[in-house]
Parts: sequence; C-alpha cells; structure tokens
Amino acid sequence: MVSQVRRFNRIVTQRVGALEDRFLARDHSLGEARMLWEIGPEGRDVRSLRTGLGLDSGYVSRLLRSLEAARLVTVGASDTDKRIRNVRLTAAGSVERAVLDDRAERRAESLLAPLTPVQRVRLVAAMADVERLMTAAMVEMAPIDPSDPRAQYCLRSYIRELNLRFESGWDPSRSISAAEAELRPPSGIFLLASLHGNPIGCGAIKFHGEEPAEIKRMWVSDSARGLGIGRRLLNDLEAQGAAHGTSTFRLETNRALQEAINLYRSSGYVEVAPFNDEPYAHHWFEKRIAGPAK
Amino acid sequence: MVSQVRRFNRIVTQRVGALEDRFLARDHSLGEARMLWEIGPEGRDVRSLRTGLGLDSGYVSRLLRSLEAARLVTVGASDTDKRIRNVRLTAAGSVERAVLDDRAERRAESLLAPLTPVQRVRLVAAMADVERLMTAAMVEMAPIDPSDPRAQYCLRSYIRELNLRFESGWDPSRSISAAEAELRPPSGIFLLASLHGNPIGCGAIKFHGEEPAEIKRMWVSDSARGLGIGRRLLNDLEAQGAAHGTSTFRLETNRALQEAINLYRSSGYVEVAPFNDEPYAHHWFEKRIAGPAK
DNA sequence: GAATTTCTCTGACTATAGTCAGAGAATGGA
DNA sequence: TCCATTCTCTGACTATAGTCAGAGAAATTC
Repeated sequence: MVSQVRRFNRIVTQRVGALEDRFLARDHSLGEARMLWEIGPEGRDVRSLRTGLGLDSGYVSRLLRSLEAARLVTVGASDTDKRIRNVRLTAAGSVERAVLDDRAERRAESLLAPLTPVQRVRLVAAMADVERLMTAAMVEMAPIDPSDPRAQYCLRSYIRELNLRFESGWDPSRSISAAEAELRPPSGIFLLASLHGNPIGCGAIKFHGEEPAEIKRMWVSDSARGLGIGRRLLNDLEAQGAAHGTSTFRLETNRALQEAINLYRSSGYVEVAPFNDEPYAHHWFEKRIAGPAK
Repeated sequence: MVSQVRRFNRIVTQRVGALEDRFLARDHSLGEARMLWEIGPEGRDVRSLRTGLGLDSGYVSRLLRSLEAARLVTVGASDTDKRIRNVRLTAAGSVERAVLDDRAERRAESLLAPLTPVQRVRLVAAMADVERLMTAAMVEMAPIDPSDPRAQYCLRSYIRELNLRFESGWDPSRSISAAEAELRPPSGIFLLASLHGNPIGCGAIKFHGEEPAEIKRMWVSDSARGLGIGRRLLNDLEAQGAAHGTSTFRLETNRALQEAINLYRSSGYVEVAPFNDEPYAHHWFEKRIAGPAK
C-alpha cells in the first residue's frame, strides 16, 4: 500500500506539481501570483493573507509593495481598525487574476485532453475519491476545553441542527445535561475535529465513575459529511475513554438521526432497553470494549 | 470535470507537493537530495543525471562537488570514454540515501495513518487509478521516420513479440512487406508512442492510392499495456489517414493476438473476407470512416 | 593529422523566496 | 492615562536554485 502511495506521489508531483505552480505564474513570480489569487475579488486584509499563505509579515508586505507598484492592487487602512490594512484588486489586478484562472483551467483541460472519453470519466472519478479521502486524512482530532470558541461553535451548530431535525424541535434544557464542566477532565472529554484549523465536528464523553460512560454531542458539519469523521470521532472517544479506565459506553439518540444510528450499529453498539428518561431519545445503545492494552 | 481536476490539483499539491519535496531533504538542499536519489545504488554517469533531472550542466557539476565534499559520492572517469564521468555513492552516501528512502516511506504511511482500514483501501485503489490514467495522459504520439532508432526499437520489439506469440513463430520475409520506405511519407506514416521520451508503442499506415490503406505494425510495450495506448494509436492513425484523404482502412491479424482483435472490433472494424494472402493472418478487418472535416 | 564535436568543469551572475530585528502607529485593558 | 499588545512596514541578510559564457580534455569525423 505504501509503495502505491509513493508511486502516486511521484507521478502526481511530476504532472501536477511541476506544471501547476511554475506554469501559472509566468509574468509574475510564484509568490506574487499566489498572493494575487488569494486576495480574491472581494479583497482581503493583510493579516488573513499572512496566515492564509503562512508567510512572514515582512515578506507579505514586500510582495504587496511589488503588486502595488505594478498597479494590480491597492492597499488601504480598514475602517474599523486603522492598524489593519485592506488589500483590493484594481481593475488590472482582476484581469490578471482572471488570466491566472484561465491558465489553471487550460492546464486542467490539457491533462484530460489526451485521454479517451471513458478514461476521462474514470480519471475524474478517481480524482474525486483521492481528493475526498486525502481531505479526510487531513482532518485532525484533538481534545480541547469545551469553553474554547471552536468547541462553542460546534456546540451551537449541534443545537441548531438537532432543533432543525427533531420533529418537535430541541430544547437543551429539557434534555439530559452535558454542561461544559461535565465535558472537561476529569469529569469528561471534549474532542474536536478540525480541517485546516477550522472546526468541522465534535464529540464528548461524560464519565460516571465505575458506571458506563456516556457519549454526548456527536456532531459533524454538513461540509464534512461522508469523510468518516463521525466514525473516527467515536473511535477516538472510545480510545480516550479506555485510557481513562472505562470499558462500557452508552448513548441515546433520536430516530431522526438515521445516519448516526447506522454509525453506532456498525461500530458495535447494541440497542438496549432505555437506561435513562431522555425525552428526545428513541434508541438507547451500549458497547463494551476490551480494557486498555496490557 | 475540469473543476474536479483543479480541486484535485489543489488538494494534492497541498498534501503531497509541500510535504514530499521539502520534508525529505532536511539535512541537504532539495537539489542535493534529488541528486543523491537519482544516482542510485548502481552509480550513474553525469550526462544521464543531467538529462534525467533536466538541469544545467554547470549546476549539476556544482551539486556533485558539494556531495563530493560531504564524502557522499565519488566521481571518476568512465572506462570507455574518458570525457564521461561516473558518479557512485560512497558507503556514507548509500546510508544517506536509505535515510531519504525511509523518510519517504514514513511520509506515505502518515498519509494513510488517520484513515480507517476501509478508507485506506479505497484511497490506495483510487491512487492507483489516478496514477495509471495520468501516466496514460503523459504518453505522447508523434509521426517519426521509420529509420529513427526509436522506430527501429519498436519494430524489433514487434518482430520479437510476434515470433513469440504466433504458434508457428514469425518470419517477416514470408509476410506481406512493410519496409521502411513504405511507411514513410508519402507512401505511409509511422506513428510512435513515447513516455518520458522512451518508445512504448507504434503503429503505421501503408497507403495504396485510391485503394483502402493498410494498418501495419501495431505494437504496445508490455510495460504500457492497459493504458489505452493501442486505441489512441489506432485513432491517431485513422485521423492522419483521413487528413491524407483515405476513408477506408484494412488490416489483418493472427488469432493469437486476441486483445488486438478485441481492440479492432470495439473500434468499429468489421471482419471481412480475406483481401490478401498474408500467410500468418486468421482475421481480416475493414473500417470506413467519415471523410475529413469539411 | 587537423578540425569539429562532446563532455564536464569553473567563475560570475541572477531571481526567488524567504528570515530576522526592529520601528511606528493604532488599539485595548487596568 | 499609561502600558502592553497588535499590526504592518522597512532595512539588512541568507539560502536555494538556477543561468550563461567560456575553457580544457577527450573523442570523432573528415
């Protein structure tokens, strides 16, 4: 498997890497072209360019001066905070960006051009698979404090979604509690899934001493469905729980969340009699896992 | 389709491009690392390094001096031609190369690591597809003179293969002629398929004035089977023939070449009564194509 | 045997893509 | 109000990855 990955890397850097970057730039240096691209039609502030491209502030500044000298962008102070500077494309800058875009388009076409129609369809399908799975591989999971803004964002999204999907809406106060303090060590664990630093999913454990631990707040962003994030969150939560000495997990869920129910079933959760009086639940699940490795 | 290709390019350069190159080098510059890699355990002459990596001779020379200074390679004159210099890895150089190899291996593993087993299998399969089809897309087809060494290589390979696969072997002199002069404009056309400059397939046309043209010498290297090269050669030959005013093509083939027979059938060739007395043929095919575009 | 070509090397340059250390202006918190 | 912090900018540097023009030695061609 690994050797296939390496062969893939070789071929793809030959064809995509070499062409994509260098070829697109041409009239500008690669750095300028990337910057022009990243600024986008709406304009952007310098700070977000810096973090977005991962460049040194001095370097970004210099690139902007050179784009400014070429009359491709204008840089002005932001209205709200005069330390922050805002970059916008000039008319010429927009044209230039369109040219870059057009080149990328042609590059992509030229990659498909030599193939037969059947091969094209197969290649594009395989590319979609690779893209999806590589994106999945870039998702990072890490425990964070439930008061962290990223955790809060996930929890708000979770509430919004449940409220939308449950037939009767969802009122967290009528439901069994999962307050911040309950999801923070040592009472619990809050796990965040993020892609490029942006939160895209979460899951939590609420420990009950010797009693089975509860899985709570499992949520995956719409934009990240189908990447297996839910399964990985569940796996990681179980592993964390196991490290904490827990060998039995419980959870309850609403019949509206069919994909979650499928996930639990296929992850080894077995439906059991109701073990609590959660008003929004239709299904109660339990799973025993092997104890922590010797 | 094109937008999928572009999304693929973006993701893949992010993940493969950025990591692969820079990450591997570490102790050396990227140029040195690439060179170390390309030299290989067997050693190589400077010339092939230069063409293989596509670098300026001065630059290659400088890189070699720096590797030599680090005692990773030795450079000595070739036995047969004292202008040519031979590069070999020292013991330390081999160790260093193994370290690079190991890093590439780990990189590849780390790409798979976050995925579930099912996802890994899917990703690797999709990568194999992409690799195969991108390789196919890199194959170039161009008419060349049949006396060109690359054409000669293909023709020799063709003869060897037919001799091997025909039940009774193959003696070109008993077969209908397809001499160099017959496959060269204006009498004919010889089309070469090459990958990275190396010949991997060929096909030819022998014109007969107003009479149907003959397709001859269709061959694809073992190493390039399954890439659709045969079909593209045939397509291109027909297009060339059409541009030359030919609208009917004929060919005959031996029953041992089943994959070729399938190719002809699925490309619109219809089996017809024998139109010549080729002693090695079991099937005769014909195809009429639309005239050249208005 | 002379002229030409091939192969590698050196020296002198260049552009790109940075990094690092401050400085100055604006903002936010105590 | 003052102090620390944030944000951007400039100046001074560096490493990498080249390019280009020739020179010298060996081989090939005429």
